[in-house]
Parts: sequence; structure tokens; C-alpha cells
Amino acid sequence: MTGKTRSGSVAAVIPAADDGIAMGLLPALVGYHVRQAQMAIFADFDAALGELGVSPGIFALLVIIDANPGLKQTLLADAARLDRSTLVPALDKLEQRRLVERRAAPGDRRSNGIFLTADGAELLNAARRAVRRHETRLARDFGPGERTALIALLSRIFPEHR
Amino acid sequence: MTGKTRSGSVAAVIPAADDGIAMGLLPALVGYHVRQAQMAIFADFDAALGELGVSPGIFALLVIIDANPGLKQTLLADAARLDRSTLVPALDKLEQRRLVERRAAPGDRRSNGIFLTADGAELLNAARRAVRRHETRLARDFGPGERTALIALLSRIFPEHR
DNA sequence: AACCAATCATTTGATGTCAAACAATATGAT
DNA sequence: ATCATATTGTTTGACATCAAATGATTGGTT
Repeated sequence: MTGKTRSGSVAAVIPAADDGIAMGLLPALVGYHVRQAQMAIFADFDAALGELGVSPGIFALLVIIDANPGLKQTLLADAARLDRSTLVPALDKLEQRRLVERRAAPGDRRSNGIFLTADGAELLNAARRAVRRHETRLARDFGPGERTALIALLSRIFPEHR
Repeated sequence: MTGKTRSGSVAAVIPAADDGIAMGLLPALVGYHVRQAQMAIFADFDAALGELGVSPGIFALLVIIDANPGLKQTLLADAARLDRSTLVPALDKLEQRRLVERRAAPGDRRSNGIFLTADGAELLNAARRAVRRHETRLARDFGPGERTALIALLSRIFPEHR
């Protein structure tokens, strides 16, 4: 019999149209939809927080720094899932904006402890409010529990890669 | 009462630890989990198809070209959600690898029609098989219907941005 | 004490992305 | 027919990101 769908298999190809352009098997792929969702979320995030000069990555950085004052760069990079070398120019920029500070770590002259300045804490609070609104918009069409269900499903994708 | 959770609001901050590092409100955000999932998926995709020289973006490109032979660059860029200028070096590389061809479009000397070569079609078939295995891995812990449910939820995020 | 390997932040180089500006071509208005 | 405007592909510049190499510092071994 044709068209039987097993739970673990990739669904049959339904060539969904995008302005008359066939997308092949892409709409049947979880990875495709995750990427589409990510880009849509990024666009709304940027519309909401671009004015503040805060991107999703910068926001994550500020949140982690705030929650872990004095964290060293390597650990901060790991937590934010950035390469150490990527973090350097990001912190340079945040330091120029007087939002964070690199302070010599006590007892290890190689490493810096990263701290939020008062300005950084203030900006982070404004950003948090904007992000909460953004997240509410994002899930505005979801019924009770659907938002949580989505997070739960996403968390179960390749947990070995986290 | 503390801790009441409304369906549309951002859940209370549960400072989930990442090797002892507090992540603040990030684990309560859909956007955060979408990004984490996307990175994990990309890592497995690359492990599976890096050998073929196929990234998620290249795969999407090949699928769309295959499904729409002769598509012009601007429309291809739109479908793949790339900037026109980003598509140029990507096609350059694919053309150097003899996977796609730019052919003069009939009736418009500005534009090219993009076509898959025989090599391109062959590589795409191998890539499709690998992607199907990758997608099966991705959802291997999902029960019946959960994979479809995840796609459905993701599709409802900011549909106005698509 | 002296050396050697590991760690930390940084620099450099390669890649992928967007945005703005450009030249060639096409389309529409008059 | 001519001219202004739009579209197409491309080039250039800016930026984020990763990976590899580097210099300073630390810690462990002998």
C-alpha cells in the first residue's frame, strides 16, 4: 500500500508551493522548519530590540553575564555556545559601549572576569522587557500548554549535542 | 499565589544550570530553544553530509533547483531566503563543482536560468538519502505524531514573516 | 629549581551573510 | 522614439562566526 506513514520516517513529499515555486521535500523536514522559525524569530527580535543595539546573541551574553558575575571568558563562550575567539570582538564592542567590564581575575593573570556595568544592567532590564513582549507575540496563536510543548519537543532533539 | 502560569506569558525563571553556570531566563524562551535545536541539527547534518560537501543551505539550494529547473537567480534567492548577492558566490562554487549550470534565459539577457547538471542530480540523490537518515535520527525519540506536531507548532510561529 | 604540557585570551585567515552601490537590460510613460 | 524607472546579476564593504596559530601564564613532574 502506498503512502503509509511510520512515526520515524520522513513524510511523503508534498511539494508545497512558495509563490508557485516548488520546495521539494524541504517542507517535510524538521530541520527546514526549525531554520525557518529561527529566521522569523530573529526578524521579530531585531525589529523589537534592534533599536537597543541588542541581537539575540548579545542578549544571551548579557543574561549569562548578569547571572554569573565575574565569569571567565572561556566559560562564558561555552555557555553562550560561541568560540572563544568569537567572544573577543563581541566583548570589545560591549566594553566600548560601557555595558560590560573585563576585570583582572584574582589569582590568574591570564584570565578576565566579566561583569555588567550599571549601564549594562539597565539596558539588560529594558531588553528583558522587550524580549518578554517578543516571546508573547511569538506564541500568541498558541493554546494553553502549546508553548511548553514546543519547548519540550525542541529539547529532545539531539540532546547529545548540548 | 506565586508561580501561576498563564498560557501567553513567559514562564517563571528557572535558572537551569549548564555545568554550574546559570542561564537566567534563557531556558524559558522559545527563541532560545529554537536556536539550540538549530545548532544541534546543523552539527548532525554536517557530520552526515559534510563529507559530500553539502551544508543545509546548499542542500536547500539543490532541492529547489531540482524542483524548479531554469529558475532565475532572484527567485531562487527568495525561495532559499538568501540575499541575491549571497547567492552569487554560492552558485559560483556549485558551478565550479559542475553541479549546476547558469544558462542564458530566453527573452531576457539580464537573467540566468539555473539548472542541475547530471552530476548535481546524482549528488542530490545521495544527499537526499543521507538527509532522510539524519531526519530519522533527529526524531528517533519522538512518539507517533510528535514529529508532525513539532512541524505544525513551528509553522505557526510568525507566519507573517514568511 | 627547571622544564613541559595545558590553559587563557588574542590574532589571523577563511567563510557565509546582508546591505548598498553599480552596469546592463527591460519596461512603461509620454 | 525617447526618457525615466525598475529589475537582474554582480561587486564591494561590513560583520559574525569558526578554526588554527601565538604569547603569556599556570601547574605538574622530576
